[in-house]
Amino acid sequence: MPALKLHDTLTRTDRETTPLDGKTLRFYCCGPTVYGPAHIGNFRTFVAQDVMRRVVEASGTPTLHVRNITDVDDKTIRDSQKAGQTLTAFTQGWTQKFHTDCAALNLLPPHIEPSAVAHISQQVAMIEKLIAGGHAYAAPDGSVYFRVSSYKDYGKLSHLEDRELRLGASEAASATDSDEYTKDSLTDFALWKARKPEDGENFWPSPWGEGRPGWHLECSAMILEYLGEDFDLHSGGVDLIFPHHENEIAQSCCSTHGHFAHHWMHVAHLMVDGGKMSKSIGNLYTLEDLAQRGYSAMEVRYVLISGHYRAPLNFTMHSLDSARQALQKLAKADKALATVSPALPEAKSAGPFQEAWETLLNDLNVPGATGAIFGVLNKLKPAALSAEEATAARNGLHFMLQALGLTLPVLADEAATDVPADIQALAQQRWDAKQAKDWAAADTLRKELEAAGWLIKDSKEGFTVVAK
RNA sequence: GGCGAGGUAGCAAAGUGGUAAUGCACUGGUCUGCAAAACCGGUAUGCGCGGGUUCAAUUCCCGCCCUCGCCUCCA
Repeated sequence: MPALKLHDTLTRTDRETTPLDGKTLRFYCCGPTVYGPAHIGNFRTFVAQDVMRRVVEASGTPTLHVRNITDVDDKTIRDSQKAGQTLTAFTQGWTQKFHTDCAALNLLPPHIEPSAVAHISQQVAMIEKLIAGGHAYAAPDGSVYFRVSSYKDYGKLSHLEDRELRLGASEAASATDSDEYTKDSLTDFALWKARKPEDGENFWPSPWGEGRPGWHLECSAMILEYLGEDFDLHSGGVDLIFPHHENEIAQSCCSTHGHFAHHWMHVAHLMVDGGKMSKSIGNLYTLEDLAQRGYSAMEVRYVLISGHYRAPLNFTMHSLDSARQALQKLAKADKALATVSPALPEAKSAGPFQEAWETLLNDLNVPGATGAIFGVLNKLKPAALSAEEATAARNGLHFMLQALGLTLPVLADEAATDVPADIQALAQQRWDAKQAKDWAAADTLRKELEAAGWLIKDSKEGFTVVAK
C-alpha cells in the first residue's frame, strides 16, 4: 500500500512518511501539561495525531508512538499548591482524567508515555553535554541557559532567523523583568531553573544547584531516551513551532550528532464561535462540559476531524448537531449493509471506498475522505447488492471508520431501551384511536408522548416507541 | 513590524485550468388519515475585492481588503 503523504512544516512540502528504519514509523507528540482538564482545542491536536497514526498503521506500517506528560512547570507547581496537594498527587489525578478523556475520544494510547519528572537525570545529562559543547552556560543564580547564538540554524523551523533584530514590544518589556537579567541574550532560554521559594518542595539536585528543568528540555531528553538522535516525525499544535520546537531542535542537535525529527507535523488551532478560545470569554469547553449538554465524545471527535488539520476549525454547538446526524447516517448505512452481510466486518481494505482512502493518504484530508464516503454510500443500494458486494462494502466502510477512529452510535430503534409501562400504554391507546380513525385523539396522544420524549413510528402492522 | 494559516451556498467544509464533493439545515415528491422513518429529487451562473496571463480561472501571477494564530506560557 502507498504511504501517507504528509505536509512537513520544515520544508513546507508534502512528503511521504516512510520509516527511517524501513519498518516502524517512530514519532513523538508533545503531550499535555496536567494541571486541569484538557479542553477540546487540546484534543483537536491529539485527535489529528491519532488519525495520522491510524492511517499509517492502516497502510501497513507499524508505529512507535511516544507522547509525554508535562508534570512539572510553573502551572503544575502553582496549582498543586493551591489545591494543597503534592505535585505528584496533583498531576497524577489530572493525568488519569486525561486518559479517561482520551479513551472516550477513541484515541489509541501511545506506546510510551514518559513523564518529565521521571526523567530529570536524562535532562541534567543533556545540559552537561550542552555546557561542555559551549552551547549553554550557568548563570550566577544557578540557572542554566541555552546560548542561541551558538546554533546557526536556530529559527529554521519557524523562519524567525532575524528575530533578535525585531524584538516585539512584549519581549522588550520583559527585558527589564528581574527574572531575566542573568541571561547573556534576550533570546537565550532556560534549560535549568534555579530553585525559588515559591517552588516549595519541588526541586531536584544538579551540578548547578537545586532547581528544576526548563520546559523545552524535557521533550528533547525523552526523545533521545526513547527514539534516539534521529526519528521519523514530531508533532504538536502550531503554537509550539516557536519557541518550543525551535528550542528542542537546538538542544538536541547541539547535544547529539543526529538530525532530530525528519518530519514536522503541526495542527492548526480550534476556534470557538469564530474566535480564540479563552477562559475569560468562557468558551473553553471540556468533554465534560459538552457531555452535560448531551453530546458524546464521539460526536466531539467527529467535529474535531471535520476540518482539515492544517486549517483553523470553527467549533459551534450546531457543528455537534451536524456531527450527530452524520454519525447516525453512517450507522444507518452500516445497518442496511449488515442486513445483506451480517458477518462481523473485517476492515482490511477500502473496497469501494478506495477514493476516500486515497484522499486520506493525501495529507490526511479527512473532510475530503468523509465526503467521498458519503458519496459512495448515497449511490449504494444495499438491497440490490450480492452478499459478496455487500461484504466488500461493509468491510471497506469499517476500514475507513477505523482509519478515522470513528465508532458508530447505537441506533435508537436498536437500543432496546425499556419503554416505561405508562408510555407503552399511552402509545397503545393512540394506536387504538388510530385504528378507530379518531385522528384528533391519536394526534393528541402522539403529542403527549413527544413531550415526554418518545417518538412513534407506525407501520402497517403496528407501531414502535423510540426514545427521542 | 516579522512569520504563518485562512476567506467557497443559511451553517460547516472539500476540490479543480474547462463552469463547484460532502454533512447539517431548508425544501419538492413517494409513502402515511396527517406525521415520523425510509426512499427519490431540489437548493452557490457562484468560490473576499481589483487587475493580469489563458481559447478558458474559483483554481496560476500581481496588488489590495478582511479574519485568525505565532513572535511571552499556550494544542
